[in-house]
Amino acid sequence: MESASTSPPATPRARRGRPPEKGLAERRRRQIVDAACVIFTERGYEAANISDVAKHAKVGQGTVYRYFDSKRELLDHVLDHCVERLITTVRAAATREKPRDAEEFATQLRAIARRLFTLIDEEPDLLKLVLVEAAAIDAELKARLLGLEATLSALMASYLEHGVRSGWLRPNLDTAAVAHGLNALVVPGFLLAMRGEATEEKRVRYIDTLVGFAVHGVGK
Amino acid sequence: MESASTSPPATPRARRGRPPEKGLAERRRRQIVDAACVIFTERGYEAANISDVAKHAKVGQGTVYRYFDSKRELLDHVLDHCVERLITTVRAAATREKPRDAEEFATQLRAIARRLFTLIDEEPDLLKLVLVEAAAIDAELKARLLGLEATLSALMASYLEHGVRSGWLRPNLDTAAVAHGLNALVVPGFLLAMRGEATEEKRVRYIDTLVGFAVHGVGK
Amino acid sequence: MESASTSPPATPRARRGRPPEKGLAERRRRQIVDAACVIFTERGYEAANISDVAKHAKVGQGTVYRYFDSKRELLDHVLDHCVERLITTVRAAATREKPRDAEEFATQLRAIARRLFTLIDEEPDLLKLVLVEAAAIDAELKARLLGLEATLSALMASYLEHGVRSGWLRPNLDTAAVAHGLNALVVPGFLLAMRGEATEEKRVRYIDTLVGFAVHGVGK
Amino acid sequence: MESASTSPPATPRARRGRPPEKGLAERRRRQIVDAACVIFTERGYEAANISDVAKHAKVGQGTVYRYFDSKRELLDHVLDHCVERLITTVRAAATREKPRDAEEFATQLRAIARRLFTLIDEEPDLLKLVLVEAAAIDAELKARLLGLEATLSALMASYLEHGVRSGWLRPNLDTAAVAHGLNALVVPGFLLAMRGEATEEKRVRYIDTLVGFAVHGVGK
DNA sequence: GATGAATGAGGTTTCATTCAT
DNA sequence: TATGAATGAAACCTCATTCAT
Repeated sequence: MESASTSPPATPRARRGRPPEKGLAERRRRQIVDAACVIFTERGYEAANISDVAKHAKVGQGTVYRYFDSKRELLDHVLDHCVERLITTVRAAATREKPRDAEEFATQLRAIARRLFTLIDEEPDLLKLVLVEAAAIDAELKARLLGLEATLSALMASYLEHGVRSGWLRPNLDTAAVAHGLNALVVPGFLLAMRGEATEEKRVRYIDTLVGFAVHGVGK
Repeated sequence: MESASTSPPATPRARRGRPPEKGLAERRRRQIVDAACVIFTERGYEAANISDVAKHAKVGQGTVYRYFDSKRELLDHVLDHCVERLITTVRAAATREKPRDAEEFATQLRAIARRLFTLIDEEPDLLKLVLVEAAAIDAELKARLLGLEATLSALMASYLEHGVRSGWLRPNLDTAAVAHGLNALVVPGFLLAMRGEATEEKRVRYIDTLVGFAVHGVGK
Repeated sequence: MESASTSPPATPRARRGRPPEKGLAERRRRQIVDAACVIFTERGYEAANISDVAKHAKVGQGTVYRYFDSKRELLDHVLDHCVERLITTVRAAATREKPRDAEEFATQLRAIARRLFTLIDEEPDLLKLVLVEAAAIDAELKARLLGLEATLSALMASYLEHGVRSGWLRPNLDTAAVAHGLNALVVPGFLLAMRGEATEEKRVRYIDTLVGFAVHGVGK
Repeated sequence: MESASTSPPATPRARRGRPPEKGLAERRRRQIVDAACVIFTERGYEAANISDVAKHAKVGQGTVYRYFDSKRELLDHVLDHCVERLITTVRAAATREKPRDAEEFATQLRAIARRLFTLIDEEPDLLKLVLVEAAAIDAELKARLLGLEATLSALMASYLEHGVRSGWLRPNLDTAAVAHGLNALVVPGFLLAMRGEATEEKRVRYIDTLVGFAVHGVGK
């Protein structure tokens, strides 16, 4: 209304009042997601309550609901956060150039495994939340996690196919099935961490053994 | 409970009518556990409520509490029941005589897998309850399920050791680690069932592929 | 199962446990509806809270929800209760034989009005709940109350039609419209009660005046 | 932000820019009341929330509280606004010279009714807010609305008294009571609009009938 | 003056558990 | 012994109001 016609076009409508501090929203969301990570992880999603999440994030309960529509939506974001970490971890170890022979393949598997297990060791409960608990919440989350597994297996399968084409893997290999199997081999490592028995030494031995198992299993 | 059955007839308030049929208590417990199995499995433990369990068992809510101290204890018994089924299934396929060579070993693995996958196909939700959901309830259950895995792995490890001693497996095989890995290979089959994509054909192919993978992986 | 074959056929399945005291449910519902009547009436529906209803009914909050699915459903039953009273009151004064002339008609109108105003005097807040507040809750209730008015107007219209046919009312009378108008004449009586100014004398005078007005109009 | 390009350099902290336009406050209040009218009317007072009022008024929530102490006070002003409209409407049709005979009186009643019903048709929800909902908020508002009715009835009564004095109305007419009754005759028109069944034709017929009824009664 | 982020009291509703009969 | 009525703690979520900027 009172905008002078000569005002620069950069500010079409002068913002009055306290300028909405940029990035604050994102910071708060992070703060709350982080807290929710801890609480959900400690007590499990169902047993956790928003009031404790808020307390841990040092905000009021109402604030949680300013940023997330519901407890369920908050879980979505917590999982996003965790899955992202998981994917990043795997990608970081995997996206180098493709292996040229079985030996390089084994090396790469070992590298991926090592990263993964580091993550598992660091935050077993977080992964428990993602991998174990989430699937029990509702059908949508179950689907999401199955999708995650499918993605990872597809990634693995593409490696195997490359190996088959390159000739250093058995030509008749059912790459899809074996990919699922290979991925499943991280499960015992995960269980080890959940048992709290994981030591550096055990982990390394476990990786070496299972990578050996995997590679000679698919070997020509 | 501590009423001796040999008590003298002098008691003026003698039990009238049919004596409290001994098996009745056990029957009631079974009846309730069965109902709880169905309800917990359908809705998940947290979302399930005792009232529906009672309704499904065709008893009053109070009756549930005559036989089980709490919802949590009822879950314990449900899991007992399920785990027993699981173990029985595996045992049934595994307790024949020990394999004499790699070929027999593979055959036996295939047999176990087939039984297991039949179970998975029949009741994926039940296994989801045991394997996925239960671990999220509390620490004690987590421990129990880890123990289950340990048991199964120990069983598998003993087979592998036998194989090593018999000479049809690599002498330096880390049997413990590989046992965990082998067991983990059922996971993708489980996921297949959870996806609802499991067909007879897919299952068979998956088993053959992974047993092949497993056997040649550990082969000499 | 354990039903003796000689037992009378009246009890097809022996009820065990505490026999569900017949009529208790209905008694409790009444008890809670009565309390809700008081509380809703005192504070208004939105401002009232279930906890106070429960307290006033001397039951736990949970008990309220054993008998009614929601606060809204409880309101439905409260209104049922009130509307029933209203209808009964009107019917009781109206269902005598049909009037034979304008004088009898006026007498009957006066009788209905007197009963109605007694009800209004006794429980103005209750009627306020029904007539004023309920319409503001949601569309469904609005419709219900409009329906109530329609019913009462139809009843009145049938009287008027009878009068037209009998010849003691103007032949070209728009009975439907006038019926609505006649019914609306109770509104000021209601407002009088809401003002708390209603006295026996005022009421009687008001009735006489308005019935006169209705029958003869304001004309000379 | 607040850098006015035309401010004199002399006063270090002088009011810069346009002096706080006197009418601004009043404009803001109007803007907010208008928005509140819409929102309260659409959703009802209790269900409406300040945040939506602010959004609709295109101001921040805080701004609403700069101009009104509370949601309740805002309602007060909304009602002022609505009542004013109502009174204006009635006045506009009524303030001509006083009727000289019954016929002129009927004509004037018809004119008032027609205006009123136009208002009702245009904004039934707004009137519902004023007439139905507001009375349910608290005792003070109830009193205010009863006062409104009293005012309108007094106005009507003065007309009737004039008629009595002029001799074109019955000499013994209880003008106060009849005035209330006459005013109440708009209620069915209001209900018609709330039913959503109001058509131009129905309305006109209804007015003619009821004015006839009012003037001549139902008698022959 | 204007803003919108922050808050926490309080609402409805669920359900494991108890207990009189 | 079996029952289901009763309970109340606790959960999620909303929103009027405050206040730093």
